[in-house]
Amino acid sequence: MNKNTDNTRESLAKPSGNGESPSNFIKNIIIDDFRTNKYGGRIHTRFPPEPNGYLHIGHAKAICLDFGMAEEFGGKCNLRFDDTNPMKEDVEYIESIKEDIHWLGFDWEDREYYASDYFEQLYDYAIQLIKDGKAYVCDLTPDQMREYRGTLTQPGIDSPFRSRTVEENLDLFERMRAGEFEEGSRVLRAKIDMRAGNINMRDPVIYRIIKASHHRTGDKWCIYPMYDYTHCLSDSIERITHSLCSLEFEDHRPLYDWFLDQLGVFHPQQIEFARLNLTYTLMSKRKLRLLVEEGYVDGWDDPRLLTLSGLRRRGYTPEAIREFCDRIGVAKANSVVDISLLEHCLREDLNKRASRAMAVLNPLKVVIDNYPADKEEHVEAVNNPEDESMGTRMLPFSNIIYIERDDFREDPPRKYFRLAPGREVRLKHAYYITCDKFLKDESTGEIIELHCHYDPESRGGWTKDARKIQGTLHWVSAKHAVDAEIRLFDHLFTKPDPNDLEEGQTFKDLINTQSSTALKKCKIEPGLVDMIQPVQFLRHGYFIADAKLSKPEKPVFNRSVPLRDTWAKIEKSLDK
RNA sequence: UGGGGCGUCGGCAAGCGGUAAGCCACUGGUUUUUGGCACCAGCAUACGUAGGUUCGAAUCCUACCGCCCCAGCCA
Repeated sequence: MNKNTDNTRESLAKPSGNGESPSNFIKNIIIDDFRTNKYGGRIHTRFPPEPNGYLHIGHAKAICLDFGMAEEFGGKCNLRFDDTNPMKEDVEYIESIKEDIHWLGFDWEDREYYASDYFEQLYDYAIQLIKDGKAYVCDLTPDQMREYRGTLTQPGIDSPFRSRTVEENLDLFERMRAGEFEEGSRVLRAKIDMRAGNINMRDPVIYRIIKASHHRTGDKWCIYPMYDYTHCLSDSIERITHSLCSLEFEDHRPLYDWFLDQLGVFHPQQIEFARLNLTYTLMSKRKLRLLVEEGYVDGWDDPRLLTLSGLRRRGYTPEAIREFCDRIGVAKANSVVDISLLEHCLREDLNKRASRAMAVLNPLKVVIDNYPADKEEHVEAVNNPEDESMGTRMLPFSNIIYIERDDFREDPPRKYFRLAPGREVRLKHAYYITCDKFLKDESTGEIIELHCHYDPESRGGWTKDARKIQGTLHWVSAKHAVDAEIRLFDHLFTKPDPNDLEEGQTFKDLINTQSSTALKKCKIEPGLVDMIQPVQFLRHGYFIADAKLSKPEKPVFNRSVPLRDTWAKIEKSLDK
């Protein structure tokens, strides 16, 4: 069977099951459009960000959908910047947006467009509307316009300027462009219906005067088209077939249809879907910017932020994010996805790829009394038990090592099978040790150091008698260890829904002040040369060297996500 | 009280008239030189509610209830 010649109908009729993305209502529409040959077998989408902020995980959902659908059905996806408001936009954002999309693994090839590229065409369309008596220049102030607009339940009232002649409108609009009028003094409005139930249809503004220079068109224009007008026509100009957007634009669709129909131009199909929400975080661009600008976080790429640059710095992989976007699905119901699904996708990806290493975050000194002080040897350690091809490495061992403070208890609770007085444990890849005594600062209760003896017959971590050792600890040799800083992160907000506020609260009151912890006295195994790659610190989690702070002489690691911790659960249930 | 949407397991979400997929979370268990991973098992007699049509309804009809969005010269 030749799969390639057969894939128009049969395989398209099967939404899922080919190892491709799961079924969703948009995909079903597209399949149906192919079946009815709605656009001549063509699919063309676009991702249309406004360059006024950094992309976040919610945008990733849209990107995966826009680029993903095009890719899956053999079409194209444009990148188009919706840059119609020079007051809010900046080239800084354009660069970051392009970087993030590429990082996710999508490519718009040579189709990098800007709504501002269409300003001249858009102006001509406006002239056409005026000539057809479908648009007029209005001198109402913003306040007056609000009054005339009516309310949700009361119809609006016609503007006194609504009946200007075509000639007068043409003259005024041309003079608006020429810069004759003050900013905000006049607008061009569509002449639709001030009594419409849909407020978007009550003679919406389509052009306003803004005397600001634009990041691409400079000072060429002092009138700028509004988003509603620009967006649908830009889609039309680019011959977009499926214009995917979020739910709040659903009641703008009749307005888009109106513009398109009045002008008699190509008519894309808009389909709306629900935005992504995640527990313990915020997605609003406005609030994200506030967190950045007021210094609650360390820039747009703060590892606690779910911006794509933040996730990247945190150690998230594009693969994990795309897998996540596949699994959350696409629908019209507002919903909040559990952040643990995102974390799961990262663990799943990194488990296969990250090399293993040992790091002690809170070191406790252990002296192995029967191991010669002048001796050192190397033990072999596998780099990834999930992938033999990743090989092994040699780890130095000596009589003084560090283990995790939490791996020793003076009075071990039930089911605790780590180190305690008289207990034997395995040092991963090395030897069995038994705790003989411990030194304690009686005033603070702090354990100073442990004294143990090792079993020389247990080299490599096993013995001939095959005795059962339940606990396996990670460790580093004191004299070989490298000092490092390790940063741990937690949710940025204390409540699953940071928008769920009590009387007098703002979302800032819900910021988790414990969301970032820097451990500065960590000990990591030597030879972690390839610090660009994600690493699993055994029994801790997945980490990545911080792209900004880490130096070869002073490594800084970010914890991307902790490992599942069954013991923590057991211990918690023991408390009750 | 106008207009536009949405309601399927704790959280996402398939399903499109033939008798409730999957994933996350959670709970047991097996395995284990990571209390990780993997594996096995459990987890909606039920689809907002109430009626109706039908041999048969989450899917069709009617009414009701609940939630979300819209009154920027923002996008």
